[in-house]
Amino acid sequence: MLKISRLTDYGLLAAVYLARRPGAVVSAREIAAFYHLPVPMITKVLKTLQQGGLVQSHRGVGGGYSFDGDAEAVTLGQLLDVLEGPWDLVECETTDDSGHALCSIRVACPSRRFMFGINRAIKGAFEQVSLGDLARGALPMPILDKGALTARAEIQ
Amino acid sequence: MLKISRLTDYGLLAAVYLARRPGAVVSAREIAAFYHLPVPMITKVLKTLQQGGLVQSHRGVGGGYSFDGDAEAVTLGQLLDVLEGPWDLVECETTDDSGHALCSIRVACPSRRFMFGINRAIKGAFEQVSLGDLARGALPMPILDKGALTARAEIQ
DNA sequence: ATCAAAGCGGACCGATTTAGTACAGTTTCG
DNA sequence: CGAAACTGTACTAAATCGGTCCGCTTTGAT
Repeated sequence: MLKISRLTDYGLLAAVYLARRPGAVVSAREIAAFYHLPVPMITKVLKTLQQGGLVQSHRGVGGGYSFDGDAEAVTLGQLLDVLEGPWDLVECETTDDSGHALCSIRVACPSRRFMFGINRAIKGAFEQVSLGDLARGALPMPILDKGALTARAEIQ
Repeated sequence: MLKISRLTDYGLLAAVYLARRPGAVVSAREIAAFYHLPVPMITKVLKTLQQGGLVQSHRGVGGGYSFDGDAEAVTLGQLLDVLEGPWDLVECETTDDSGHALCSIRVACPSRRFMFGINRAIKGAFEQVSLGDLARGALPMPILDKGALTARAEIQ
């Protein structure tokens, strides 16, 4: 399926919640309660976000998480990278531990060409939406214009 | 993960193979052999494509599958719809059998707004690539222009 | 008429991923 | 000291995915 995991979705919600109150220290409980989601789930994604350097954690009583950075400087692409890890639409290019390609057909594969183009387009779309956009709710809706870019058709 | 299933990828490969030889009846074995993929996998996706009306099947000796339509009229979006079934980046909007929303927070959910915008953008991208593009290998690489379309930010 | 090639419709299984839970730490404030 | 809160890890149950296998039907050739 072409969808993000629920955990990643939770992570985006948590990030938006924090970004809407910049600098404020908010407990995982509060966020979980707001979205009616199980607390352990929220703590899990907040930890991930913290490890990715996107939010800050504050331990001890009265602790929690906070977003101290610039919401405009954080992109949806960064969030997804941290939450989902590296991903690709197809795995043609991925290699195993020995550096050997997992896909046996490689050069003959017509899928590589265009799938990685689409891949890149989608990642580009994610890079153009900032956390600030998400927090504001009104997002600049990216569209894809086919005609305009036939120029960059020759990727790799 | 944000990726298409391998089966779907096989389906695209098969469709491209057929589209490159319009009208020709090709056996699943031939396609499987060409891509070095297991025959049952290819037959499975070809069946799916046939049920979706995207390719035609020919039974009996000398039978196989063929693509008889106009490759320019078939979009990548259609292919993915048939191969992956209906999909959405997030499942906020999906309802159960009784029409009740699966997502408990719904209106309060900040995710809906932008995720469905992204969703739509990606689907739009898929609609702008035709099977003919795929078959030719040279694809018009769609990009996403943020600035140009703030106008349609207010979706639903 | 018979046989073999080929598609059709399932069922099935093992491996992986996902969603969610649990629990034993550790830090910090009052 | 004790409670609130994050940290880290482990675990299970369910769903999905990739792949295989079977018996059936259609059809062309001998």
